[in-house]
Amino acid sequence: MKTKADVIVKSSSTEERIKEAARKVFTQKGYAATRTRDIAEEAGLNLALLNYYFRSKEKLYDMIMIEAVQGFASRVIKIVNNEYTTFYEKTELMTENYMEFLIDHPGLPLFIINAMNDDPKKFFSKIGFKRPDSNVMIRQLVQILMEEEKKIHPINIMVNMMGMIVFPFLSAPIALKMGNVSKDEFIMVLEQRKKLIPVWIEAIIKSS
Amino acid sequence: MKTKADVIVKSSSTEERIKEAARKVFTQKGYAATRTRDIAEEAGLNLALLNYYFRSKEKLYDMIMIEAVQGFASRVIKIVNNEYTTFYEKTELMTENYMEFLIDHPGLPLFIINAMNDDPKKFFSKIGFKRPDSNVMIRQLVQILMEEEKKIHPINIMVNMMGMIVFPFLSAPIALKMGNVSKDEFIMVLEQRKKLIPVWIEAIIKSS
DNA sequence: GTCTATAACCTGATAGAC
DNA sequence: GTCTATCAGGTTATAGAC
Repeated sequence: MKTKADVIVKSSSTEERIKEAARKVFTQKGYAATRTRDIAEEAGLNLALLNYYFRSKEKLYDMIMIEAVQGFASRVIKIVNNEYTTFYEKTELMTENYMEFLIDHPGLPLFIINAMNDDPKKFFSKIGFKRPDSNVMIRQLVQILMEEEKKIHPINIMVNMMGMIVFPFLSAPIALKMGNVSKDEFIMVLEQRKKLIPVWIEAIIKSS
Repeated sequence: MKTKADVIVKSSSTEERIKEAARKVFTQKGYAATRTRDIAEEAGLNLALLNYYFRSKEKLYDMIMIEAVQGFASRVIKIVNNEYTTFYEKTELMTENYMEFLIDHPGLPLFIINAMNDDPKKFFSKIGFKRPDSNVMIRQLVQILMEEEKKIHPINIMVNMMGMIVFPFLSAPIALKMGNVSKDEFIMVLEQRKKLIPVWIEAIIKSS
């Protein structure tokens, strides 16, 4: 029988310690700039163990990257394909959900964007992404745009929503510098965004 | 006396050919992943020449990076600090100016964002960025927010504007894939954005 | 499973001929 | 200025002892 203590021990097993260190270093420095030695050191282990568990730097990276994307995607899929919420309810759910998540993982957006842009074809194949014919959220958006006789391309709305959520985490250094704000103040700015993004999306649609 | 032909020859001198190749490769793969050999090959030259002209990989990178940022910044500074245009005129000028520029240089945003996030302190010191006490555009924005009694932080407006302009170029692969659009169609989507971003910014301010 | 030592390879930079 | 050849150092991955 497994006790709770066993589970905790298991969850910080050597394998998991390596993955955790890899997540940290890869996210911070990107694939090319991280050395396997950095990861081993960060995990408090020896370099050879890394290859014992994961065979190669690339395989370890792939695993980290795929899990990062799936952690991201799993959140969105449930919200996006729910038939019982409206489009605007979905913007609220996505904003709330992602902003919370990203405040805890501020390096993830750039990590994923780099992985994606580095080699889009490989990226989408690795994460097993299949273009959906359509999803509920986009169908609802198209419906709204049609009813309100807006000619704007739905992509432009979706890009705005994702950008509003994600872009602050990409531009934080310059925003902090230009706005002359502290990190604590920046968190408050983000909290303000969380409430406003759904309002903004609606205003954008109405004004288009 | 220098003829026009001389100038053209001069502008594709060995030094300039190396820089052009470096721009292309660094922008595409980032600092760590590019090998000096890649740049030499791209320039149709051999590796030793690269060190003859630029002494090291890092010095070459710094030069490319600084010029990229300055090409970006020089455009904005003139617009942002003009006392004779309104805030909303500035949003139009910036959108128009940047979108055109980025359609021709779609890889630049990610290149600069990576350089900045990699080591913000070093980045700002290299490009010689000094925090301005304030700039005309932000002063005008603060004025508008005050008059309309909006409590929103001006950074959130500025981040939205920059994000609306830049984010499509970071998320192009996923936008193309999810929206099931071709590259030509995506250009049209961007053209549509160009007209709408200033309208959206105004709508965002009014709704905040 | 974990370690040390080392193999095999790659990369930035330079020496030296032309 | 431009090239080929090469060095010196670093990196991934593995062999082999424990």
